[in-house]
Amino acid sequence: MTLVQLRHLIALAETGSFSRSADMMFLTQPALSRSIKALEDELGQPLFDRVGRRSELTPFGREVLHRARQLVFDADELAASGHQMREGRAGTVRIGLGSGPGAMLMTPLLKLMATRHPTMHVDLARGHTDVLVQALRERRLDALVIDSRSLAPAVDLQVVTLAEMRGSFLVRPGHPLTRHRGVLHFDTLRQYPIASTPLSDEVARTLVERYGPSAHPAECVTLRCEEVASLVDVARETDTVLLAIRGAAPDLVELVLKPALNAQARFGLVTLAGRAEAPALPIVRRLMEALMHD
Amino acid sequence: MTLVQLRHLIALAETGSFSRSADMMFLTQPALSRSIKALEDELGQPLFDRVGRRSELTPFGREVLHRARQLVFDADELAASGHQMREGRAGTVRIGLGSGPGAMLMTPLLKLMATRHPTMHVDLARGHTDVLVQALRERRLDALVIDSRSLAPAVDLQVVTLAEMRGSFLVRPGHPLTRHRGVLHFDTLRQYPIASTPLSDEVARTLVERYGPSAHPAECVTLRCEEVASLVDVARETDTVLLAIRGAAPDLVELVLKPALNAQARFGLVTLAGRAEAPALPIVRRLMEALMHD
DNA sequence: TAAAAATACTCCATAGGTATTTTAT
DNA sequence: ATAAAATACCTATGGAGTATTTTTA
Repeated sequence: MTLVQLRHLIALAETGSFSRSADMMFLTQPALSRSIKALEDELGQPLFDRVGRRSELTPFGREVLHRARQLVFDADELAASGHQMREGRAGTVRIGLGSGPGAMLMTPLLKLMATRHPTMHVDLARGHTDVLVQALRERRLDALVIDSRSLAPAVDLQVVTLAEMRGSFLVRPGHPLTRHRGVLHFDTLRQYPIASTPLSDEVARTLVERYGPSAHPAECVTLRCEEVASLVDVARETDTVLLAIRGAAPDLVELVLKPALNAQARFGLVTLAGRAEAPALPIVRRLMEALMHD
Repeated sequence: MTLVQLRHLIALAETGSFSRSADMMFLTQPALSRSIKALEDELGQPLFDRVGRRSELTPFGREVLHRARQLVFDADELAASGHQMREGRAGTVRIGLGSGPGAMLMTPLLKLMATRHPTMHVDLARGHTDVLVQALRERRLDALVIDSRSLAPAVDLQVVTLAEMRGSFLVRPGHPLTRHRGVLHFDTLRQYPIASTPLSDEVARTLVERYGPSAHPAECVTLRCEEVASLVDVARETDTVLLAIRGAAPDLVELVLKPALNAQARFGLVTLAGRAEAPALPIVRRLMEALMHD
């Protein structure tokens, strides 16, 4: 049994005439005749009653036709799925987000996928780098977006930097610290609540280097939450100081400290080296880049 | 894209090795290699990562594999459906029952199909001969079971007699009429309620011929109901006389009238001449014959 | 008698086999 | 160095075309 034979069956059922169906399928009448006969032989029963010059489906033919239509439709869908997936109209992408990128990207990415690619399936997982890397290696994820400095280099991992994100202290416009005269030190900040998402060891180290042991996030951060959007809201409506990536809250004001924070997050897209990437990954990559350059 | 190619994909996904899958499919390794490559070319993306001597599915391959499995499974089901239908394990039969056969056969046939062929679909329609014949001609039914004497002969209809059923007057054992002395006349019967299913004109004519105008069913039948089973129950538990086919109620007693009723129903299976019959029809025919010879 | 389907035959495209090269461990 | 996959080349089966016969309306 061949998909081609099933297509022939469908064509013949539609016209009821071997000659006309053959024309329609760009085939000669004898070829179609033999194709149908072969199918009937294989299925063990006639599909058509040759009643005079017309051919009509037998009851058996009716039942087979129905299933043949479904089968051929599914096959065509499958044949087209390659293009559809590349165009973001079908298929699944499974992305792991590190805590930093997760805080910043999860919600906006979901929103963007929902509006731009409503028919695509997106699986987002959030977790620590090592857990995500393991999932990637076991092919349970297609790609990761993590702070690439939290990643131990490995030959089987391919990392492409998506964006360098500058970390900074942000406050609402009109915040008392924006009116601060002279040099602004870290200790002055600590008079206010400090909010941040969970921070990487890398960032913690930078903070301690710049501002001393009391600047360790475990010590100085008073409001910690995985949802950066919530923290931004809090900073907008209270005197909280938000330690976050600059781009996460464009309407907040950046504080200039002495010494400068000068901390960076390097968001990278991690895939398995030497493996074909998921068809829809270029689309997701483009969306991520667009999100981070705002 | 070919069903064969999809089978190759499935095999390769299972072993992860071209050579071993090729063996499994009774194919040489180069043949499998080319088959997979052709499929990848058509779908526009690699299905497998050739990582050293192992081949692992790409994310795209995973998605295609899933749909390929479904497709191949459906195709195999379809290829097997011919046998399954002939064996009464799948498919649909659509039978029209005339009022006589309907009264006698509908429930027992459904019961028998439910127990003997639980996976088959059965559509039973009940109606008058002309309506059923029209449905048969329009291929909305596969066959009819009707009293063949109610059918005007036609070249496009093929009638096979299933059974000759003797009509008779039946009463419960111990009924007063069973103790009747001497010759039993129809008028004597009329002292009791007379029950029957709706009767054909043919039978009505016979009754009038034998017993006079007052024996016309419209006149003499006091309890009329399409369900013969209900009427049998009534006759069992009351003094009602049941006019029905002898075989419909083996535990009732047949009354011997003068003159004898001598009415027959000729139950026939009607199909369209020159058309292939439904694959499961032989099964249904056999069940019907079994039912009627009890 | 004319139109449509089936049959007989011929041919060729392609799936598959054999031999060999390339690649990766 | 070895085992596996890819490539090159060849073969053959089966699907398709042409010519013809059969069927039926």
